[in-house]
Amino acid sequence: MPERKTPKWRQLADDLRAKIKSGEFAKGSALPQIRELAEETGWHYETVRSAVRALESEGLVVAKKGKGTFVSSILDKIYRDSTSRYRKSSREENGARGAFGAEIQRLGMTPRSVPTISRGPAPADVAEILGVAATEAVLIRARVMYADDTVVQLATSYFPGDIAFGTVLEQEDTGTGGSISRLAEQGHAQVEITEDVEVRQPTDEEAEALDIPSDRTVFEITHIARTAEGRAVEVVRHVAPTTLWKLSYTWAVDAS
Amino acid sequence: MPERKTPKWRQLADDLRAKIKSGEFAKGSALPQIRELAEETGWHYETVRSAVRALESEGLVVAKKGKGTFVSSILDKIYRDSTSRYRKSSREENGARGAFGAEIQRLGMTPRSVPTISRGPAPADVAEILGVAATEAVLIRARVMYADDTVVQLATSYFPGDIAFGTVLEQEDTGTGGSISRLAEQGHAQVEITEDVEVRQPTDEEAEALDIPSDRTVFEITHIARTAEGRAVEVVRHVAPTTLWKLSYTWAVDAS
DNA sequence: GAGTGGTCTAGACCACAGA
DNA sequence: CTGTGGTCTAGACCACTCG
Repeated sequence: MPERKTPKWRQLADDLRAKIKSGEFAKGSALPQIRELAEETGWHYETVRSAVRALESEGLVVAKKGKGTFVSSILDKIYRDSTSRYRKSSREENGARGAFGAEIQRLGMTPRSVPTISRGPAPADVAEILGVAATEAVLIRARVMYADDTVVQLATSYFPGDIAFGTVLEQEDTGTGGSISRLAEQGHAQVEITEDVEVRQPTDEEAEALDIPSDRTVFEITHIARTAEGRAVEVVRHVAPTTLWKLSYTWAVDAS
Repeated sequence: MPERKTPKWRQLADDLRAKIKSGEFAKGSALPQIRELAEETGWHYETVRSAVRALESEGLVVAKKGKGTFVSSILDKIYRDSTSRYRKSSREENGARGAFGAEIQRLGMTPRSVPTISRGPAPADVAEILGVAATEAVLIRARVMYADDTVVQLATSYFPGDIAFGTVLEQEDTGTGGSISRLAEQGHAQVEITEDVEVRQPTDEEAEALDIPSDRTVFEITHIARTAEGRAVEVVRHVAPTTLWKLSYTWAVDAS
């Protein structure tokens, strides 16, 4: 039987992982410094660093230059039920915090969302979905979403200008039921949702905003809401670390 | 303005990535050897190796001990429309190859599936979904799925023994429309599907079967099919490299 | 300036594949 | 046996944070 030898860096990674999962190294706390671990184990700095890098790409720790290596504050996954979160009842619960609020509160954490509203062109692929020119200005609601003080998701909504400019959608608070209810009131009720899910590496800006190393992977979820006429009235681009989320979709089978 | 310095390994990675995407290094071909690149650039072996490791975790190349470093044979993403692939029309097209076949053919590649059929206990969480004891034997159809000669997915279906043992589901070929049609004929029509999507690192066995380095990430899709009575009659566990797939879900919005 | 993680070089040796 | 990628050590220096 070919019993292969476990590299030192893997042994150390296994050891540290166990201590993190057992709680010996608490969430958010600092790991021993690399040079300290090197001295303890009697191994070289680079060997220890390989172990830390492995844990980093697993999402268990984040190393910060000049400061130290820290255990991630969220080790569980946030459950996002994509189908039910767009139901009216979900959107109106939790004091108008909606589905995102419920998802975070389920972890015993406090949700927070920081919106930035602007007008400008959408990314080319989004513009195409919305059926507008790539240069045409649309309404952009960019939200940075937190669980306690951890950024867990970047969500940017794009609305065609002709139905969104000058409406309450340009206010920070869109009221009970959010943008979906406001659009419905104006005759743009959403009846069908499509979500495309990809996994990729974050851009440098995203990595910084999400406070993750740039070799970690993120979900890129492109959420498209259409009216009965088939018009896309809202596109949301979600970017979120894959280590933090699990997604769930439910649909009825079409017999045809 | 803080303009930070680009590390050498990143410069090299950028350079190699460009050459791969332009086709200068063809799909499936060998990259120059690490020591060769080191000599060309005048940089140290470890520096070059860092660049290769970066490309590896991006899914562009796979390094094989003792053989060389090879450009991945599939650089595009395979599109999996999770909603339409379970429609009868999709399942019956392509000479009974079904949705998977269509997905692969869209890339101009040839689909192939190697099934292994057995009876045994399901993983604990799957057993719970199926409503059977963790020790109880179920029907297991494990499929290794290829595009040309590349393994692109491992899909393992679990069926409760009381409805699957002794039926055509224990044969390699389940006929036109596949297991879904066979179950429907026996009064177990599937009317609702749930898929849970997580991203994780592969086990050592999965990494080997999928021919990917163990620090690459994979989708773990748990597909649950239920009858009108709410009984789960089939659970499929998909494991597939995140670099190879994009997923799409479509559903009708429930107004309530 | 002291302390932290990150990069880089030099060079040795190990593990695996294949002729 | 040779060639490939992988691991490891020794030690220097860089980049960033914070007092």
